[in-house]
Amino acid sequence: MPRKKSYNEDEVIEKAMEVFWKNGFEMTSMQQLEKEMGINKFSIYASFGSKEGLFLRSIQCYKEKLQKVVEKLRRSTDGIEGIKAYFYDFITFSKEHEMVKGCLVTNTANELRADANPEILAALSDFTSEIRSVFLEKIQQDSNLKIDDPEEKADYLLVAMFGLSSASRVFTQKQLHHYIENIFNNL
Amino acid sequence: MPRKKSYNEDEVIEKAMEVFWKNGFEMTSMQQLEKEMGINKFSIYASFGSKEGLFLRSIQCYKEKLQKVVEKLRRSTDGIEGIKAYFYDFITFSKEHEMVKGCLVTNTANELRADANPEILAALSDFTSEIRSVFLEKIQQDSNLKIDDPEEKADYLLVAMFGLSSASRVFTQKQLHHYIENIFNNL
DNA sequence: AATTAATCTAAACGATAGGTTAGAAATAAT
DNA sequence: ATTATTTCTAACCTATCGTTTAGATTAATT
Repeated sequence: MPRKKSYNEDEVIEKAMEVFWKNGFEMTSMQQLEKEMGINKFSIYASFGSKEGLFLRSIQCYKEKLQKVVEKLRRSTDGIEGIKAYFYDFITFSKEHEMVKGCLVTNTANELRADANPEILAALSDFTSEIRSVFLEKIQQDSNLKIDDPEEKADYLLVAMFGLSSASRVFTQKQLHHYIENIFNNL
Repeated sequence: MPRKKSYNEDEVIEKAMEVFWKNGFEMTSMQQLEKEMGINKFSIYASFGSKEGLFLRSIQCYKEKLQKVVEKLRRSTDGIEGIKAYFYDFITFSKEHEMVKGCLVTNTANELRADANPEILAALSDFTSEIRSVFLEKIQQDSNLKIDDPEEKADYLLVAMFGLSSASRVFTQKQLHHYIENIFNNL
C-alpha cells in the first residue's frame, strides 16, 4: 500500500557524513543537510530520528570507509613499517583535492566536551581502542627491533596518529611528512 | 561628569578567556559570558564591540599568560632539552585540577574553518610562527648533536606540539608522557 | 475505482543565538 | 541643586537553531 521512498538511506548518509566531516557537528545545520542530502527535513527525521542520530550513522559510515585503510594495515606483515604506511595512507584518505579534512572521529573528539551524547563518545573511544590494539599487534609482530615496552610504544603511536589527524587540517604537506618521518625515526 | 565603570576590562577578559578556553568559541554563548564575566551584555558590547572582538582580546590574554612559559623556553640554554621541558610545562599550564583544557590557540585552529574571521586566523598563525622560530633557535643552539636539517626538526616539533595540545584534552597523563618521551627519543 | 498507508512539501513551533535600545541610576562639574 | 555625561538594567529585536505537524501526493491493495 505505501508510497515508495524516493531516496536510499545509505546514499544520503554518505552525503551527510561528508558535510559533518568538513564542517563539524555544531557548525552543520539541518538546513545545510537538507540541501546536501537532497531530501527534506521530514525525511531526515523519519529516517534518522534526530541530528544526533544522523551524526551517529555518519560516524558509522565514516568508519566503514576508513576500514579499507585499516584492513591494509591489519594485513601488513612488516611491523612498524606497516604503521608508518598507515600514517601516509591516512593523509591520502583524508585529502580531497587540495583540502584536507582530517579525521571525522578526531575532529569530533576535538569539538565535543566530556558531557556530550554518550553514544557518540562511545563510538569515538571504541574507534580509538581498535586502532591502538592494531598498533600494539604490529609492534609486537615486528622482529627487527627489540622493544622493551610495547604498550608504551602503542600509546606513543596512537597519540601521534591523533595529533596527525588534527594537524593535517592546519599544516602543509611538507610539514606533515617531516612529522611522520621523525615520528618513525626513533623506533 | 561620567559615572565610573564598575568593572575592570582586564579582569573580565580573563574570565571570558577561561570560558572560551574550556568550551570553544561557538559553544560559548553571550548569556554564558554575561554570567561568568559578571557584567551585562551592554557592557560587553560597549567594551569589546562584538563576540569576535571579545574573543580576539581573549586570545591576546591567553598569549600573555602563556608567555611566561615561552619566556622560560627562550631563556633555556640546553637546546632540545629546553624544548622537551616546554612540552611538560605546557601540560602543567593547561591543566586545571583534573581537567585539561588544551591550548586555546590550538583548540581554535581545530574549531574554525579557513573562512573564519581573518584577524582571528592571523592571531593563530602569528603564534604558530613565533613558537616555530623559538624551536628553530633552540635546535640550532644545541651542540650535543649534529642536526642536518634544523628546519625539518622545527616542523617536526611544531606539529608534535600542536598534536600534544589537541591530544591533552583526550588522553591520559600517562599516555601523554609516553608520547613526549618518545618524541624526544629520536633526536 | 475506492481505500489505505506511507512519503512528501511546506509552514510553523518554541527556544535560543548574537546584537540593540530606551530609560533609570550614578557621578562629576557647574 | 542642577546639569551633563556616562554606565547600567532589562526588555526587545531579528535570525536561525533543531524539531514537529497538517495536508497534499503517491502508489499498492481491495
